[in-house]
Amino acid sequence: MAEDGPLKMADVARLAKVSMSTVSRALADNPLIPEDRRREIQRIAAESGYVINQSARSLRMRKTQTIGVVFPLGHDVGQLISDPFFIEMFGRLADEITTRGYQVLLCRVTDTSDGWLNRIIQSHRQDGLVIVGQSDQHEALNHAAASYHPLVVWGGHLSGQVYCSVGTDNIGGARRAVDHLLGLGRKRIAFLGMLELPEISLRYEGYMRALRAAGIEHDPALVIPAHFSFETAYEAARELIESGTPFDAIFATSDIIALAAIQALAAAGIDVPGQVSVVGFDDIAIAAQSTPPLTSVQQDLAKGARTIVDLLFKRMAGEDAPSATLLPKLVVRKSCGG
Amino acid sequence: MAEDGPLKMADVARLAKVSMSTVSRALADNPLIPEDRRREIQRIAAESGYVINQSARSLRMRKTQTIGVVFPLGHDVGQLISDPFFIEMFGRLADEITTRGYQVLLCRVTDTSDGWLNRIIQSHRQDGLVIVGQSDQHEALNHAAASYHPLVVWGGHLSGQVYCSVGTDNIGGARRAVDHLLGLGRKRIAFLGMLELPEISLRYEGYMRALRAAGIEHDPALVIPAHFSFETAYEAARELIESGTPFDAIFATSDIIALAAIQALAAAGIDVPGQVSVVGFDDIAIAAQSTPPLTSVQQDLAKGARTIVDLLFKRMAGEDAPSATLLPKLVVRKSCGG
DNA sequence: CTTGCTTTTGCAATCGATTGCGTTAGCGTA
DNA sequence: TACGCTAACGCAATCGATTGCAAAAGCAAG
Repeated sequence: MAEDGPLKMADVARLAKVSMSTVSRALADNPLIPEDRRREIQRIAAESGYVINQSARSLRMRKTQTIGVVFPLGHDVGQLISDPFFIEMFGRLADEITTRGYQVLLCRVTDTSDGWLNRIIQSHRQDGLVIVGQSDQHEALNHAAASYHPLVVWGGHLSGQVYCSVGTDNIGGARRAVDHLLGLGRKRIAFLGMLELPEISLRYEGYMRALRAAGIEHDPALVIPAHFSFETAYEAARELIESGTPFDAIFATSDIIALAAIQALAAAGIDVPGQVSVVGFDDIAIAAQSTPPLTSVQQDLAKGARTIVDLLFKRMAGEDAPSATLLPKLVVRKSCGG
Repeated sequence: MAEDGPLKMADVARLAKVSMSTVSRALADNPLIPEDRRREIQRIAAESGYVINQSARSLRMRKTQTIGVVFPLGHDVGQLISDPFFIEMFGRLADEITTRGYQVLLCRVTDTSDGWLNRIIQSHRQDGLVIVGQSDQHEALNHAAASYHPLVVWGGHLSGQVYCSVGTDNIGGARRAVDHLLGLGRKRIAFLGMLELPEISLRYEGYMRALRAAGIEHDPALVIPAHFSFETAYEAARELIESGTPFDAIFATSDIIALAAIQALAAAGIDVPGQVSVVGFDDIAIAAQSTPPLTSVQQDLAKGARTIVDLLFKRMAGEDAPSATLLPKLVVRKSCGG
């Protein structure tokens, strides 16, 4: 019961007066050991407080019972995991993974120098990988996926993509949001986001399609680069306002950007949604609670996480699992006046 | 450059025409190997895509470069990590830990049967542990801390506590919140929370002290058990309302409970803060954005996380680090009319 | 008491690194 | 050439489990 020195399997073997082989098999519920003896050995192990050393087990079995969840933040130095979207996604992934009896190992990657993904894979710390967001690492992912199968990426579905991904239909989601703004009579719709990121560029594609379908001329001055942090997004919005370029709506590629924009508009005395309609993307928890409540393209993270983990476990079992796309839903609230 | 079969150190040794010992030392930047040879071997390793197998390394070194972050959820079956408070705390801890070059291993513990903590500790999967919330496991923590030092707990400071903890001054925080309500002229203040949890019972203590100091008779009918999930909290608030027990304020022991209460009040046609003032605890991100914005006792999670990790690393280095208490701050917003 | 078969058990190799200790290489000096 | 000393290097044990294979034990039939 009360034990101090951490026992090893050999100690349990001694206690049970059998060999280590037998203890190992008994603890693994191997039917090679007769039922009653198995129970007996398990009892002795439990009572002595013995716990299998996972380092040793992992080495020998080449399995860690651990899933790595990776956040490549190369594109945005200093971005913290504390970002609401990442955090929420992580929580849901963690729930799905732990429910299946695996541990979750978090990797925040800021150094995306050559071979970063390979370094994670070959470290053998995990049996499978979830990459949250493609960042600007499409090529690296494609390359890694060629030889490493238990890997699923959250992000957009890109052309020429080898790896398995799960993500929202970015084009469709953006299209729906912009269509909604157009339906409200808005004509000069600003786009806030970083086109370098694949997912964002897909949203840009949806934005453009909506404009084209409505026969509206596209004004490049309305496309503003905006990072994901509140502060930089606020700056971007402020510059747009001060530039004097007329606009009557904003399609922000994340809720954080949208909230920052709303704040910047308020600071400039511009009424939302009176003068400018704002739509965000993600529908994070705060979106519904902000003032005014934010219209946003909802990504169903719970379902997304479940899908990711389902596919990952399939791949870990050797099956081949295809990419999946989730249908986004436009949640209309006050911020666009609709 | 392009390698498929995962190489081992022995392969690198062959490539470099030296022994494994030398490779191992070179990769560890051991000065026993002359500088230029070290560089050479490192270059060969990098170019061949070699990565140290962490399982093997952990076994031999008895170190994993990993910190375990544990959420004991025994008290509230089914509670997910997706809970905003946990999630935010986790994000900040993750930032602090990864910044120090360690990995983060998440453990969600729902089975708090005898020895659960020991099972985690002895698994040797991590070099140190952060336990987020005492749940109802005060005894287990005390017992484990007696022999396992690299362990820090987020939670209240309890009497007879052996383990190292970091947490808000719960009594003081609650006291301040209730004092504020009293200052607004409120006299019948309901308390919503689970007294079984140590932190909550400390907040109850603060609540009682405030009432006593104001010379107000305590009515047990105003103390309502409420779990941390929105749904159950909503139910609890609804029952309070329907019970007919008169009250003019609510001190909720978490923001989620407070938000649920506000919603229940709204559903019953009771005006906040007109008829009932509401104060929450934690000041999670949503608090500032809700309608009406929530007055709340702010726990500085960023600082809390930093402190936890600081203390943990001290303890891992063998130093003895004492518990720490953070000073909470009452953030006054509209929900209490102040 | 053998023989033949099945059920249990244990030996010893293995997973892939790290490291104490002894050996070799290299160089300067007599 | 011989000797001494240091700087480099490698052998082999080790971390704590798992498992293929062979040996032992148990048992029934001849």
